[in-house]
Amino acid sequence: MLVAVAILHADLDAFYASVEQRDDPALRGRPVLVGMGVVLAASYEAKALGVRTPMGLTQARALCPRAVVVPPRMSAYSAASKAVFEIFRDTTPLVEGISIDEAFLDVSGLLRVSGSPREIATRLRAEVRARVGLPITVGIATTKFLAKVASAVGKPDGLLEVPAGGELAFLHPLPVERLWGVGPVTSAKLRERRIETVGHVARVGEAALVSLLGAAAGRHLHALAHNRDPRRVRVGHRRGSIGSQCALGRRPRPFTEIEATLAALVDRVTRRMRGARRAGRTVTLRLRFDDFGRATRSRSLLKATMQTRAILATASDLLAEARPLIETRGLTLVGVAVSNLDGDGHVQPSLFDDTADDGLDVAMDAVRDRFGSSSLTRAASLGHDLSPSVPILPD
DNA sequence: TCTGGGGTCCTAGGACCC
DNA sequence: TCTGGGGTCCTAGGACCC
Repeated sequence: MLVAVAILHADLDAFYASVEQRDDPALRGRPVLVGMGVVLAASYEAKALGVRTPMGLTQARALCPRAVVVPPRMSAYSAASKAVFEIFRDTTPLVEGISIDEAFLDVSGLLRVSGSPREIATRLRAEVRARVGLPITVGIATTKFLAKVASAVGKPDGLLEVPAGGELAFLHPLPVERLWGVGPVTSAKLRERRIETVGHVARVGEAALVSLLGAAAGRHLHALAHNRDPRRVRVGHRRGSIGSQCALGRRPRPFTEIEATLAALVDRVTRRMRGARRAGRTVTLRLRFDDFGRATRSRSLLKATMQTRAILATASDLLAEARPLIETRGLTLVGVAVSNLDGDGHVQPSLFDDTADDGLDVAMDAVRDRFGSSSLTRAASLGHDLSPSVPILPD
């Protein structure tokens, strides 16, 4: 007999805000905003008043003046996430993490051992509530995409199962924005042509969608609208890039300060690479300007590396080449990412040569060499960070 | 709606190879 | 000297996701 596919999408509700409400009873039942500068998470009490992420805190406060604003506590969220993922993996070994607060679970074929998907999901939600103290919504369906839609519709603190056979009846009345891959641009293109629901997308021919949106996006949307999603739950998927960035604000910065910031970012990235034992070949410099325009500059090395020195040298070259651009357009964000990461995580010993003494010290030496010690304060302040770099995907 | 930090995937042109 | 078709890699940009 064929085993029916059953996929759960489990998604913690207003994750950061819920952790804050869990840890401080005074916040329960009140609008809570987590963030500094922009809203990273809003409790449902705040969402009810129209707060969205990422929204400026000033604007969010205007919407709900009674809101409590708390700075993010990444280590608390990371610990909560780990505890919840343990419960996921107690439920089934087939867990695919998507981000710090959501995952797919394949529970096909667990009927005799663990009960129906609905029974499994009910138990999972109760466990997360009891062991970690957080609300979580679970969607159940026969495909990943539909399970994700179900959890979104079922929020907050809900459980929604799309019955086998009832998929299209559930899907087709929903607005196009529910389709995974429809953001502001695609939404506008579709609505311009009066394509407003998933059902409408399903009725438009694939060829028309391809000519409107491009080959991949057109085919992708056409398939999803018919609930065709053959993607399996993938275990042990590893990330493809490791990066870090830093918003600079609108105040003009001397070029040396930008160079120092870049050095600190490279240090942060290469330390994470060494922690994950992953070497990479392609260095990408990411820039954002006063007008919110963006640019990237990248360069591939001959060999993968995780050495601060090598990556910093490349990143600094890219920055120097972009200097005219930066000085005419005004820089508001600088970031660096390393991709083309080596595949198996088994790094050749020769690539490790620098692990013993590398890291912040080397980066700081480089900053001192290049820019003088006055740059150190700002660069060092990036060292102990707020970085929400909580790897859910194994590095 | 005046925007944080972490990512993914796709497109497209050019260089280069057979 | 001109011409194919097929493939890979590199780089830059864009859209999207949480």
